[in-house]
Amino acid sequence: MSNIAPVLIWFKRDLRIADHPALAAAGAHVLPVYIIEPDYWALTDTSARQWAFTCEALENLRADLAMLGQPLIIRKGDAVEELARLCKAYRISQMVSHEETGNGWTFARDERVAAWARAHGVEWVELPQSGVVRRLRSRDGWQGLRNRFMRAPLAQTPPAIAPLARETSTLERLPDARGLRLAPDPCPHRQSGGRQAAEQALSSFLATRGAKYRVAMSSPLSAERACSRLSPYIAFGVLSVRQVEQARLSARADHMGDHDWQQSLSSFAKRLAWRDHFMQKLEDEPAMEYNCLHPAHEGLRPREADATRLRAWEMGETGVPFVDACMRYLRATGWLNFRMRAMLMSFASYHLWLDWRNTGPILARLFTDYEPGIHWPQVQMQSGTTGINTIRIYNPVKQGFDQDSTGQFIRKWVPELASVPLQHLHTPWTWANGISTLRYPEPIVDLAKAAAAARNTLWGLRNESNFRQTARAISHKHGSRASGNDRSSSAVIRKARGRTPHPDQLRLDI
DNA sequence: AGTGCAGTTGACTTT
DNA sequence: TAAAGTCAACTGCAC
Repeated sequence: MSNIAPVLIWFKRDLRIADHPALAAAGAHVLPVYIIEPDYWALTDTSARQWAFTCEALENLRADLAMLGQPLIIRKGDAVEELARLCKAYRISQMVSHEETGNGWTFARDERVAAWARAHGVEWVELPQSGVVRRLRSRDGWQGLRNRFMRAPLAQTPPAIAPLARETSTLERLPDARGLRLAPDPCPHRQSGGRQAAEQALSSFLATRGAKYRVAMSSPLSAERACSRLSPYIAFGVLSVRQVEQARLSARADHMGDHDWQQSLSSFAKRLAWRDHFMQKLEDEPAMEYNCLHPAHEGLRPREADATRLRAWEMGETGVPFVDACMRYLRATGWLNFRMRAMLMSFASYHLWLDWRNTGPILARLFTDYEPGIHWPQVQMQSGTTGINTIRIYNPVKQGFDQDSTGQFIRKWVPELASVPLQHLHTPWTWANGISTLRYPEPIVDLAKAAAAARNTLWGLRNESNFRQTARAISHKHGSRASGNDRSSSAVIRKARGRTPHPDQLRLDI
């Protein structure tokens, strides 16, 4: 017991006690707080599956902090009002939390909190918990800053924290989805949010599951097991990226001499780095959630979505088997491998010609691991609206042949097609005998025609006079400085020797 | 055994 | 993290 005014630790998307720089910095007298913000959970990019995951993480964090000496205080309401109440009651003058690269709403909320703190003499310290750099002036040298952060020792967990001098009210029972007015969102195969589940995923991935990561991540059949499945834990901070990166390094030593493992772990390292790289984009340009990065794409697609197309895509009823299988799998699990996420977005943006601002929130809600800083830059990239990435229009039939050659995935997730012979499974509209007997729709668009139309429109736009000039400026601000991120070194050498005197900025992979 | 040729493969370019 | 097209080199095979 103590009369020293505690430091308020505001837990946000950092629901852990290990490698928690804010907890490490706060000392032994702390008031650990989490605020359930109903206005946040009313947004179009949040969902009941994310809330359910959060609840599991919160219960774990509450118990872990209790073990240290003082359980988590959970409040529900507006962040400024709740923080003001607690700071007044405990005469708090110092608050610590982690920098958050969130969506526009949390960005504005943090500005309100900062303004309130300034006005009331409360010092609010925000610390980084990933490689994202706040107020970054230039992308030059960013990779080095990130690497330094990743190699630094983990933040020490205090052996104990002092119990509060007096009781304060906390929500014993977390509200359920209905209590937060969240729409029903069944997700029977959602990953569990607790710390033990996170640690289990991490250790099983690095010990066994990840052996074939590099080759197995592309197909939704093998990816479910071979991918790390750490994304929701990192998104909500149950694990820090740095913990994962350092565990990866130690696994690399354990698997010394095993070629597959070395390839897989190096591939995994790149994904972890891309994570921060993309989050840095939204950190630097929060408007990416609302506006096309390259403004020439504004007005290209109808801003008001075609309701029939949007609904068919959202429900996995487009009549294109592999697309529908992937969407239904995502709905049921809250997760999908990266390549198939890209295909879903590509299909919506190119074949269905839907605006990413209509489809982006739907995917955000379906992803248990929704991370705004990755989501919006990715959504724009897969829609071709950044202007600095080459147009990648996925052919969902080819992807189906490549990633689900046996049809096992389609048959499982689109059971209407279970009886279709493999020869016609990926294109049931070619099955003359049986298509009319199926309870499965014709494709909602002509795949070849739709892709060609999108391709012509976008490449036409790119050939207009001012497009490249704007693209160069965007690339300078956001483009990766890494050379050959996705190229073999021989390709880089060949390119360097070739006739091209300067790298084509338009093809820089960001 | 060498030649001609259809079909395949891979590197590279275009959209 | 794409797909489709082009082109030249290569392969297998018939004669």
